[in-house]
Amino acid sequence: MASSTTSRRAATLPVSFFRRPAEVVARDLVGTLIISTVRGVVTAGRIVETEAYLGHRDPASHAFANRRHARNENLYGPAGTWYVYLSYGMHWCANLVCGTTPNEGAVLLRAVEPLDGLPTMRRRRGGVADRLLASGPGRLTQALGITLSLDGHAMRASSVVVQAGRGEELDVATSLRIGITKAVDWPLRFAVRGSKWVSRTA
DNA sequence: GCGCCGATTGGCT
DNA sequence: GCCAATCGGCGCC
Repeated sequence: MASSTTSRRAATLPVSFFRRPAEVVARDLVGTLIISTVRGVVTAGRIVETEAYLGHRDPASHAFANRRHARNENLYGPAGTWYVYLSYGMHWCANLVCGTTPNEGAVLLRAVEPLDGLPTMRRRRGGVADRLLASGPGRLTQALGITLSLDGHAMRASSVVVQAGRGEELDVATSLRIGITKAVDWPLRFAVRGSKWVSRTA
């Protein structure tokens, strides 16, 4: 069972939350809670940074122009599907599929503020400073124990769920996406302004 | 088949 | 700030 901070109420986000444009979902995911349960071990935190990718119309998307491959197959799945891929041959990155048509878009999770299971996260991350536990797309998957085994699963029925936040006022800043070389001027990155848990300031 | 590049990270200069 | 690690996709021969 979940402990302390995140347990209150299990308001897992409905599929309808994801049946909207990726940039809208990306903005609204900031402030929500992500809870991972791996072999009974719970780690959780608050999503503080995301990026939207606009599917077949986005040159930076893995499925631009509807190029279809084994790796990106799940970008064509229904809203609320996990899309997990290997970045630079060594880091897992986690996305949630959005929209109402195949390959319409997805949201990359870029940073999480750790709330529960800190000892587990520290062990998985090799004892780095807490600020670096989940402040990056590759770091947060490692801290939460996310791997390719999550790829293609429906979020609501998977080992990693996203719940509604606490409804508090959040100052969400919009900025340019990070680490890409195509469509670099599209303002599709969303982050809690001033948060020390985001991947970097830009 | 071969070489280059990437939605990254961490270690070193 | 620079660069290696590591591997699937892609372009090109």
